[in-house]
Amino acid sequence: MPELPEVESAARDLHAQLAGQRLGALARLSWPKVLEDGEAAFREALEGQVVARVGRRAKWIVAETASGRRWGMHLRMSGAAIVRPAGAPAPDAHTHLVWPLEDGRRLDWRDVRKFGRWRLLGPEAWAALDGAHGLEPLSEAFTEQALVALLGGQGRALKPWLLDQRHVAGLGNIYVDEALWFARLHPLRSAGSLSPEEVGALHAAIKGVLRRAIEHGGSTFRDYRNGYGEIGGHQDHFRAYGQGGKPCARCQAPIMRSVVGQRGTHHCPECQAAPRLRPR
DNA sequence: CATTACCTGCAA
DNA sequence: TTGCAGGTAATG
Repeated sequence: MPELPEVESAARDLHAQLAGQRLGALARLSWPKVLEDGEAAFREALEGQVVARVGRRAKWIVAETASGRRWGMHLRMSGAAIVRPAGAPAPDAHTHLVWPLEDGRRLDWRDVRKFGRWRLLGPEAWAALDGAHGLEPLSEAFTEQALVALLGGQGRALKPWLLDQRHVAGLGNIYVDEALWFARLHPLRSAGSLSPEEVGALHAAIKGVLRRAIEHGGSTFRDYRNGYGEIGGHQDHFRAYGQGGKPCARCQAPIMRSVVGQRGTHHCPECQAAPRLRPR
């Protein structure tokens, strides 16, 4: 799943379903690499503990027990954390973790591609994770001025700059393409070359597209599921991502697909003017 | 900055 | 059979 709106949706769903619930004994671990700190450490930290809250930092779901233990879950490309009701069908072959809950439900961790990870977050690990990520784009701290300051002097192309989690946390391939489309900025523009007006447009585009995507429960084009196992709805609102060859919603010119920084990239060649210098 | 690795499934 | 997919870390 992937990006901020999907992780935020999943975290909210997990909080609603898990807060106040006691975790039972880990009942299945079919891909041990999921647990970065090892099975024993996770059993010691979580078994028998009551979940106090579930939130998000960047693309990490961060949960905490009433006893003060914290852990993070990263879904990478295809992970999903889903609370199943009592009597739900048995977990399938892609479900690598099963935590029973005291009330008969269970928390499943499903991950087809097996890139997702769980990490215990003691004070040190939490500080490292937090420090490795930049501003939360939906926080008060992410102001237009903050974005101006971050972009200043940056020579990288806009798209790879925005994908770098140390600058702005939580954007990924979908929402960078979407935000650049709304801001009418070409993905290859130099990050430090934006006018104040363009930074303002980018700032508004990032906040706007993330907020709308969360309202729609995130995007699903393949694997993403929220905390109830349901798909998102924002994929029906894409303007650029995955729209190659289709008419631009603003000017009808065909959306162009290219590769920028090894990532499939989508933009409108009419609305999002190419940079003057150093194209391509 | 580019390439490779980590994994599996699916469409071309 | 090949290439590509929402992410990120590790290497040239």
